[in-house]
Amino acid sequence: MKYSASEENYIKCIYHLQEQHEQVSAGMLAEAVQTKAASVTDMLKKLQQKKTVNYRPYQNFTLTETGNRIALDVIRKHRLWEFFLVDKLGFRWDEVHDIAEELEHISSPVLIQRLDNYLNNPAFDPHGDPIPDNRGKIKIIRQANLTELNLKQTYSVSAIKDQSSQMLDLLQHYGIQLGTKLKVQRRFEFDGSLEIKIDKQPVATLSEQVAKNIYCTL
Amino acid sequence: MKYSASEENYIKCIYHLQEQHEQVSAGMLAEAVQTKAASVTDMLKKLQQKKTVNYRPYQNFTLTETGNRIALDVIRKHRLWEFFLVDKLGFRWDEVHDIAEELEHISSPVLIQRLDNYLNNPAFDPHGDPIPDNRGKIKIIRQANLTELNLKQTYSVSAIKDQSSQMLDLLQHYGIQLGTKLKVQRRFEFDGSLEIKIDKQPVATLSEQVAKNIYCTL
DNA sequence: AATAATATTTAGGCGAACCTAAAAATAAAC
DNA sequence: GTTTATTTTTAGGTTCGCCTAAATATTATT
Repeated sequence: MKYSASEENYIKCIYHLQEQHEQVSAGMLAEAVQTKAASVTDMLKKLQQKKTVNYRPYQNFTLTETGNRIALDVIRKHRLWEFFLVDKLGFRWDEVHDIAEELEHISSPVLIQRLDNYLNNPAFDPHGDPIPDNRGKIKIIRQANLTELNLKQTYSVSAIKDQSSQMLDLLQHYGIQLGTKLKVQRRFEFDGSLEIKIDKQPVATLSEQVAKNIYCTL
Repeated sequence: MKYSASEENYIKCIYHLQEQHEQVSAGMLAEAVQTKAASVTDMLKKLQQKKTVNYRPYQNFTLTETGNRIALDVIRKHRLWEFFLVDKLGFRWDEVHDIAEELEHISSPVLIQRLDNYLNNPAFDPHGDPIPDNRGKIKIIRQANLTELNLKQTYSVSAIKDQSSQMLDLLQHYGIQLGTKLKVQRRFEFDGSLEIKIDKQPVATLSEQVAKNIYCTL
């Protein structure tokens, strides 16, 4: 079965919403795909006919197994292209999202397979998000938020949630990137800020707001 | 001004038709974009409003200066992606056209500029067609068809017109690719076939039909 | 449990890009 | 220079993805 770029987008967004919420509603999806609720209803009816979504009017909905597979395929393409853009073309991670958003809808399985090989089958994209393999399998790594780590133990940065240029800026200032080894020295109860030690660098303090966006492998 | 993928396609096709014919008609364009004449009329009116085409009802038409510029931009993207697919991902030239047809409509100037640099600013694509630079300038090489070359003089293959897999097959069999040095030993008047010598390989005979598709630098 | 607030769907419309069939203009043939 | 043949345009219709406004269902409040 063939899916338009627009359909793929809806499917991808439902997938991401399901990652974060128990229930997914039409309103949430409208917000996610930047459209109006009425348009979402139209699309849900279409996707239901294609059996990519389990949907009954006025109810919350879920992806079917095939819907899930399609979502993982789009996400795979998106993240492989992001990896390519950063690793081969030298983009910063905060520049690649919109371009990958277009590239992810190029419909050539053999292209993606070759791209994957060319990039040496990366398991994670430049933001630390896992790249599904060609069977839709995702490599899980146990990871925890900076705010939940044991004190005085060394961890490795594995993912960044906020991918804005402002965040990139801040991380660069502190010398933090994916793979950076760090240790939380102490946590201030007052504002939740953390004192961290990175490699041989001097001690730094991160606000809770920043810390909440950083994940480390366990 | 923004152009849809469909508009870009029409513009690109008009450009290519202008390369090969003095006059371009609606019927030719319909054939080229694989659509019906009525659709072409619709599009021509739209493109005229956008001032990318000089068009008067029932008359032949041409690209305006801006139309030309847009065509060169799309062609640049197409050929850079083809180069990428062959050079980096290892595709054969007869596999890349359809994929490049999709990739050429990705609308990020910075992406194309970086891709260009990554590929070392190639001046010709894998079929020997010139790649416009970011100002729309094309590197011209003087070239002639195999059937028109002086006898017993060595030339270098610079382009192949027919890009089918059958042609690729045949060329591979004869050991001919872009850059191959060859010499035409003699020409048979009867059927126009050519006896050619390639490097240290034994003499081969090419039909006129094949020879017509091979170009060499002068 | 009835009413008010919120979320979702229906109904009707719009623009893009295509289509077919009929009409009109141009080009060719006599 | 008519008439015929061909090409092109117009007219009207389709699908896709979106929209607004109105109707309806669900959920929350009292």
